[in-house]
Amino acid sequence: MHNNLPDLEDFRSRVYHVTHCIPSGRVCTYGHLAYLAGSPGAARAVGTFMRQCLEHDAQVPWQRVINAQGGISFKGDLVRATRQLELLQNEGVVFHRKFICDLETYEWEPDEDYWSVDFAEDA
DNA sequence: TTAGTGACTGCAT
DNA sequence: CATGCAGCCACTA
Repeated sequence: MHNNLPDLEDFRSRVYHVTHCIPSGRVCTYGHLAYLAGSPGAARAVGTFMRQCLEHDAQVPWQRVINAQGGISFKGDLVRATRQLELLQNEGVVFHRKFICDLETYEWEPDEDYWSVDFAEDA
């Protein structure tokens, strides 16, 4: 990655930064987040990092990160998934099917400010 | 350095 | 529509 933001040296810092850009009431998929963070294909790694954020009690809107099907992933932890569901519902996200929301409606896309930073140093 | 693991994904059954 | 599976990336032992 080539940009001048302060926290973007390693993968975790980049993901951490992008995650904070997701506004309340919106969501982002693991794959999309990995792409935005400059590591396309690292969807699984993003999930791993989100889990670590919870374990370390980091201040991150981890609940806004879901899978490419618009669903909440709850590998081995239905409790966490339920908490995630409630947090998102409190933000206004509607789940039409159990643990599934409409990505067309809620998926977040970064604005032009986000991209202008990356291009600033590249050019 | 190598091998194993996982909050993932997309395609094939 | 539900499973299965191989590919992928970052991390860890």
